[in-house]
Amino acid sequence: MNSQTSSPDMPQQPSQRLDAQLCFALYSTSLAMGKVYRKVLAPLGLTYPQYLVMMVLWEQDERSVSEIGERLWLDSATLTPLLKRMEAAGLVQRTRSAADERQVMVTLSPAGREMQRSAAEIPTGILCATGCTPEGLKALKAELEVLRRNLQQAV
Amino acid sequence: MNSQTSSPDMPQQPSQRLDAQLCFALYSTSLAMGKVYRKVLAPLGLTYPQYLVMMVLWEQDERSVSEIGERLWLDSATLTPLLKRMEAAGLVQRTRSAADERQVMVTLSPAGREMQRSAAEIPTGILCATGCTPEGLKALKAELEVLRRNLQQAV
DNA sequence: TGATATTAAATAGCACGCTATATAAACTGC
DNA sequence: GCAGTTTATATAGCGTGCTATTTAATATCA
Repeated sequence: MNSQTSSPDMPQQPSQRLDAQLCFALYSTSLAMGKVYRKVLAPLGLTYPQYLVMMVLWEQDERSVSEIGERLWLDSATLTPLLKRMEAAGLVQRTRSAADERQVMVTLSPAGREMQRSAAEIPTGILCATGCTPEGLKALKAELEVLRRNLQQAV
Repeated sequence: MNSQTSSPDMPQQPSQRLDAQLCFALYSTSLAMGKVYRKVLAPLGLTYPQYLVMMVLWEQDERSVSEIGERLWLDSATLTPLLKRMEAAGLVQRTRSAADERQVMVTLSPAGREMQRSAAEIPTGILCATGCTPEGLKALKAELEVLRRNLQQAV
């Protein structure tokens, strides 16, 4: 290990440190955010991915699984069981589309629509936990979106 | 829904949009990063969390489970099965500490130590996928670390 | 029109990260 | 010295996100 630091490979070490730390920062911050969301969303009985689905449907009700997936960058392997649990919890309904029977349409139940009201405080709680200003968050968001696009183009 | 946008609650809507998008940016970027790592680490047969453990051990061999956990913000519920799989793969060894038998010490196997060599190219591949400059990454990392600290203090 | 290719969702299997709990060892205070 | 408390790790159970594969429906092409 010490021989590594003094080897001709040393120029790579800073890159190794920096890179590892950046990715780790992303990973660990994401986990930390998840922890906050679990606490804040517990009263609603929602997990964060479920909350995302609800937001997509509140924005526009009745979407196919793949439409939801496109908005959230998730595929049906993740969404199908997730949506099934939400249906079991009485938040949504899943029905085969008559126009194209390969599609399953997801619609909000009355309880799911009503939940938007009690979910109104969620963003404030989260914003509070970030300890950031709206401007700071906006800038960070933009940077993350650039990074995400680059990463998605790399695979 | 339309009644919502024109309601007195409208001041909250921008916050709801911004907040949701920031957290979602973090979440989706983290997923995208994970996908890149899966591809880059596949030749080594490592998952990203396993790679993190290896980096911690390459930095300093022989650590207890909780030491590793402190470095990675992970607890034993996650680490124990993960380390068991790594032991089964011949990368590490796990032994009860004689000094304190509650502790399990994790040490690199010869193969685990040797793997550091072939892992040397990983950071370069990742850096390439981010499409960012080292300076840009450094700034983003710092911002994420501030956010992470704030989030961790909020729960 | 029928065969083939493509698509949407579901399922199988795995790894991970979390909360809750259990077990054994170490620590503390009387 | 002993009972009670705390600590380190392991286990149980759940939800999620991934790759790979399957099933049924739709689209395409000759």
